[in-house]
Formats: sequence, C-alpha cells, structure tokens
Amino acid sequence: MARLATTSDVYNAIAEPQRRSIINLLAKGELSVNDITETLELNQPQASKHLKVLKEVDLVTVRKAGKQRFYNLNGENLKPIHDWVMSFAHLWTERFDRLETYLDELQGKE
Amino acid sequence: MARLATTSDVYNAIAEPQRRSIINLLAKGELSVNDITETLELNQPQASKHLKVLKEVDLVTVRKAGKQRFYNLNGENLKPIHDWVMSFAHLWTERFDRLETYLDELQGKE
DNA sequence: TTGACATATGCTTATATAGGAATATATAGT
DNA sequence: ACTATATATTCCTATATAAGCATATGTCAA
Repeated sequence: MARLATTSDVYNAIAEPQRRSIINLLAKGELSVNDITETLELNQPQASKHLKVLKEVDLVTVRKAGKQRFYNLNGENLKPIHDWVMSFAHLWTERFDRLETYLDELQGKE
Repeated sequence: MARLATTSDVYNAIAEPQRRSIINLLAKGELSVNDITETLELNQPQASKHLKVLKEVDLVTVRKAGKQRFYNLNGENLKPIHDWVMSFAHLWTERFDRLETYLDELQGKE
C-alpha cells in the first residue's frame, strides 16, 4: 500500500507545502480562489484542487457569493496536530513543562 | 511531480501514522529496533525503513550498542511544526492570544 | 570459523498523488 | 440566448512511496 489518502488525514493534507501556504493566507481572512491563485502564483486548477483537499479534511469552508467562492480557514481542525506536537514541547524547552498547567488555566479547566 | 520526498521534509515524515507511533513510543525513552517492531507489531524491515526516514529528517538519532541500535527521539525538530500550528491556536481558543507572550517569557526572550 | 541474533538494504508491486492541459459547470450581465 | 468571468472536474503522466519478501550486513559468542 502507498501512503494514506490526503483526503482522510489532516496530517497528510498539511504535508503539501502549497496547501500550508494556502492555510497561511486564509489565516488573515477569507479569500476567493482567484485571490489565492494570484497570490501564490498557482494555476487555477491547482488551487481548486488543493482547496478541495483542504475542504475534504474540513480545514476550510466555502462561502458562495455570485461567481466567486470565498474560502475560510477552519483552524480548529488543526488542533489535533497542535495537541500532538505540543506533547513534545518539553523536549526543546525545559520550562515548557509549566505550559500545560498554564493552558489549563487559560481554558478555565483548572 | 508527486509529493515531496519524505526524506526532505519533516511534515511529510510525520504524515505516516506508524512513524508518528514510533515517535510516540520514543518519547518515553530510547528503544531498540526490536522493541519498536514488537510493540507496534511491524515487520522488522518496515520498522527499519520508517526509522531511516525519521533519521533522515533528523527526528531520531541512533546509539549503537553491540548488535542493537537504540533510537532516540530528537524532538527539537518538531519545533517548526509546533511553531507553525501554534500560529493558529488563537482560532480555537480566544484567550490563546496571551500564549505567545507567555512563551516569549518562558524562553527569556522578553 | 561457524552460528545465532539484530538490523539494514534491495527488489517488486500496488497505490496515491501533484501538475499540466483541456474541458465542464456555474453565474452574472447584456 | 450569448458572452465573459469564476471555479471545478477530468484525463494523463511522472514520481514517490509503503508493504512484503528475500537477502545482505554487522556483531557477538562458542
């Protein structure tokens, strides 16, 4: 078997550099396919394809407006990755072990 | 072109579920190839191959001891991913915006 | 050296893309 | 209906694996 389909796995979805670039762009606010295409200097079909992958793992949502489709980042679905990577943060920052406690406080979990 | 080679990109290296499992295991301490093979119920060659990929992106290091090779997690190289994902953390936690400041303090960057 | 154990590498196969080009679909305006 | 614009989809190709299997390499012990 080959690698898992990107459409079934957020980790695979963000493994593609241009998809990360798209995510970076969308973090600033919604953009049309054309905006993304031009900013990243992609071919339009490529942009649509990457957006499709991101949509399938629910990392983005679409808003229809006339001829255009405005894509929005659905960043919450990066949280599992965040949580996973965070569990290793203590490896590069000794004082990071206080972080978890801090985060709990932040979220009011006490 | 197809996807970027896993050997050149940490994001691709961790896109493979079993490699993440290996990383999870190594987080608790160094393990031999055999330990990993048995714990994850892999074929020995597969374990070696995954470890090779992880080694090539410098996510693990090896310690030779007789016939065995003990692999150690080199978690610092997960930091770029951590940093990237962290930049979206405010999207799922409103009060997360205080986090960056906190992290700077933690690391003494002021 | 011979044998046993531990690990790495090579080969083959099936599959999953990513990109390019062409085309299809959708929507708005005239 | 016709046209222009915006976006999505299809087909094709080259490439990158991941797994399975066989085999090679490395190391220790008798």
